[in-house]
Amino acid sequence: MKEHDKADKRFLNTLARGLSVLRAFRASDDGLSHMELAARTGLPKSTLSRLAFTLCETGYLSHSYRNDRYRLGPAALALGNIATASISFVDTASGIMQALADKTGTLVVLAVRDDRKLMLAKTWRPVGKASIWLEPGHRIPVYGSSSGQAILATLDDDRFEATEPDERLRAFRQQGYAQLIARGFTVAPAEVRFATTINAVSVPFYAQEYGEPVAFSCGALPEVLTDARMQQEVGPALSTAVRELERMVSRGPALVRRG
Amino acid sequence: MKEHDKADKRFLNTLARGLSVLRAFRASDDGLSHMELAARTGLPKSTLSRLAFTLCETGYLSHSYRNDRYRLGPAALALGNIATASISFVDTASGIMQALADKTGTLVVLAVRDDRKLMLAKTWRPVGKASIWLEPGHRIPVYGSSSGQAILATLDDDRFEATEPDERLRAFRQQGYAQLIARGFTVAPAEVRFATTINAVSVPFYAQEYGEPVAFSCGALPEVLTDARMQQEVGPALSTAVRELERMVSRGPALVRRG
DNA sequence: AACTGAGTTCCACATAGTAGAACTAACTCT
DNA sequence: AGAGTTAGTTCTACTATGTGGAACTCAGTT
Repeated sequence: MKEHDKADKRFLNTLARGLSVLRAFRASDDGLSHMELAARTGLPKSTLSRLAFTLCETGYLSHSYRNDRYRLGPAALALGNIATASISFVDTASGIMQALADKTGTLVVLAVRDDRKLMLAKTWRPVGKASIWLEPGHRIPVYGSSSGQAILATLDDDRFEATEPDERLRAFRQQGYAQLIARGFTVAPAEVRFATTINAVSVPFYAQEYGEPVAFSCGALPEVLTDARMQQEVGPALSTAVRELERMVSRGPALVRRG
Repeated sequence: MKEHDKADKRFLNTLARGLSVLRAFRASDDGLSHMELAARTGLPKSTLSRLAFTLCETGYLSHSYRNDRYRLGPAALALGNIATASISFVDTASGIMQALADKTGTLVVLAVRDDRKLMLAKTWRPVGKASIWLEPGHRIPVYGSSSGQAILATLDDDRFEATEPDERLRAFRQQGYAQLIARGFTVAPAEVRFATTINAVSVPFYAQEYGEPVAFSCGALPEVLTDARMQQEVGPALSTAVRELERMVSRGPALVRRG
């Protein structure tokens, strides 16, 4: 039998499984063995063998022949560069966000809506300091994250309704909207935060290519990033950074786009 | 019947086809329609429909709902970032190579061996000037490219033999070796250059994670990058840049690694 | 030499993926 | 408006494709 992640006849299992192998890699991994991959993906080893073979053939995975570990291959690298290049603002944002990370000592992340969750598409770490909690590729919930709140608040009504929101989510969105108007950034209220070990502040950005908003966020441990700092220092700095980005790509703020 | 790209029983067609859809994207594309994708990949549209659906579901593709074009999705972005982060030298190289591109007015590329060809895993363009000929993801032949020559010259004998080289390739490699010893960079001899419209100079770099060398190259149109400039200015500058990179990641030069 | 553990190949089976055709929907052109 | 065109999705019948368990190989260990 199959684990029907998606019981849609259009859904191709083999492809999805292959992609799940790629997704098993984390930035901090120093290669993964066959077994580790099998464990992470939950796939039987024979199946994994064939998937890995194909991924290697196509350059998405590579086998450093000495040690028997797999790593992401040149095709994965190239794919990411192509994706970066074709999403115009990412390159521009890099300089700004890296500077912000350094200045504030927080981790800056770019969050994009992806199938009811948010995916951290890219992260910028302050150089020197280690704050390794969130990696690119990680998915966080929309509800309870400041990024989610920023994105929801600027998402147009049609798209928002398409997510079949419950009342809780509507209130969350509404509150984000109020925050953006009042201060230009969002901070998820402590009582709903999805992770109590992370404090974060977010600002939305309208991503032309996706036709919808994404969010930039600054996050750190609560002791590093206190509520006061979020409100008084980091939130305004992030807001300035995003406005700078908007200026550089000559595009208006996300907030006014909301229909 | 099938077009057996790889007539190996371990090769999974569906997965490879899905990946070929991702590979159809170029950095310069502003989204691709269903039809364009079908044309580029050569797949029947019904098949493509299912592949695209699955890729969207998994976040590797996104549909900006307004216009009906596909683009690479957040998962592709994230995958690239993970790949970048786990290949330690890429991030470090970025600063150095961007500066080099700006200084020399050439396109700097990172070429990685990938199944008998070289894949351009990343490129750095000089800001301002347009030199749009080679994009990340593009594949160039090993024979007749300066990158290929640099990589072959520093590739260990076992791996080299594993490519089942002909005499022509052996000579090409040997000549690259001689160039590296003499000057520290390679320039493919004019008579074998795979593209007459491109002049390029390359320096190898030992990529720890791949356990084999990759190459950094500077390329431009012959009128911009004359042979004289390659020899006297750009070659030495590239060589210096790579040595700087080696210093920063504290690793010896690729040449001495060749067994 | 027996044991272990990682990884690959084999194999019989059924289901997942295929391609063409039919269908739908959105645009043009008279 | 209605006929024609083009893009994209869904249907359908067929079988080649992918499946997972078991058998196998190959290195290290003790």
